[in-house]
Amino acid sequence: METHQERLDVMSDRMKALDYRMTPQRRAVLKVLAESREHPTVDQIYERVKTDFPMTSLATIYKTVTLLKEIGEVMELNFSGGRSRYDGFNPSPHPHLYCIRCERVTDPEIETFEGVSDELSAKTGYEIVGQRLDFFGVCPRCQGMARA
Amino acid sequence: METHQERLDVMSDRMKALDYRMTPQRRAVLKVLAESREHPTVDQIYERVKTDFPMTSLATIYKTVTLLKEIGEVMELNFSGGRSRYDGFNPSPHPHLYCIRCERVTDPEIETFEGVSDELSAKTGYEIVGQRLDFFGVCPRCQGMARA
DNA sequence: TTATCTGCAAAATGTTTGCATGCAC
DNA sequence: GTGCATGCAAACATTTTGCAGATAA
Repeated sequence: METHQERLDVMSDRMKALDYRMTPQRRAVLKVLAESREHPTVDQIYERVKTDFPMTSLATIYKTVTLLKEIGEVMELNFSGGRSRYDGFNPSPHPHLYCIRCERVTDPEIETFEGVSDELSAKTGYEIVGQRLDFFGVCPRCQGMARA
Repeated sequence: METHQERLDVMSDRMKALDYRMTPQRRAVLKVLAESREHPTVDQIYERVKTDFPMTSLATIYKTVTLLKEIGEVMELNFSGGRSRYDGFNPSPHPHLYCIRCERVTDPEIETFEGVSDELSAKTGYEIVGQRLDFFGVCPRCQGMARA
């Protein structure tokens, strides 16, 4: 498993290699994404970036995240409820565990289903490029609390 | 596997049992949902409902779909790109195959992973209530076409 | 120096809501 | 007859976009 610093360097190097400019704003967004394990929303990224770099605008967060998504350095997760979540620490497909009460997203430690993609490709003729396995439930913390 | 008519009856009976009123608009929405295998968007449901029942408003489609989702008779699928897809023919968890070019959604015939939920529950303490397994790829038809 | 990036504000998109009228029961 | 459902339009939330000025390389 990479450290946050290593992950930051990888993203940073990738952007430079593709001739994108490294601005303080982008640096701040990369840092938040590399350090976050909880799959933050754009708004949460914005709030954290502002503590380090208060001048940043929400539009820039959106533009940076969209760019990173396009070059495959960030994975976008769409759950019900409108706002997307982003994983910049581990942008490759892996299972997620979503709490339907507090909306926290965690990464459970179970194997993925690489073999299934091949089987599916052979059966359907699709060229499979990605997969998503998500589980929905109530986390231990929320089980101990009154229902909304 | 149920027929479309059986599925329509199940949804219809469920609504009546819960004391919801059966209006012509709702009947039309139920019909479209029960007959559709391609996981339509709200807009697509709206267009089809209008051919049978032109007076229906988009807001009513939203309200009906939201109601059906709440009582578990329709499953909502959030993919990247904003608009949600709905499965009223088979609202229980099952894998999906999403074409990233034409955005068509199909149901591949592979087994689900019921056992994994139990394992996950034991490991994490979550009370698992649902799961989603989606594959992303390019469908055979789109492979033969030029990239956008 | 110069093309790219930022920040602002406006626009676009998808969805929800308030309320007067209409209709299922 | 009563209360729930509809339809309209306005409100909302999130994300995207256009553009003038700023700045990384």
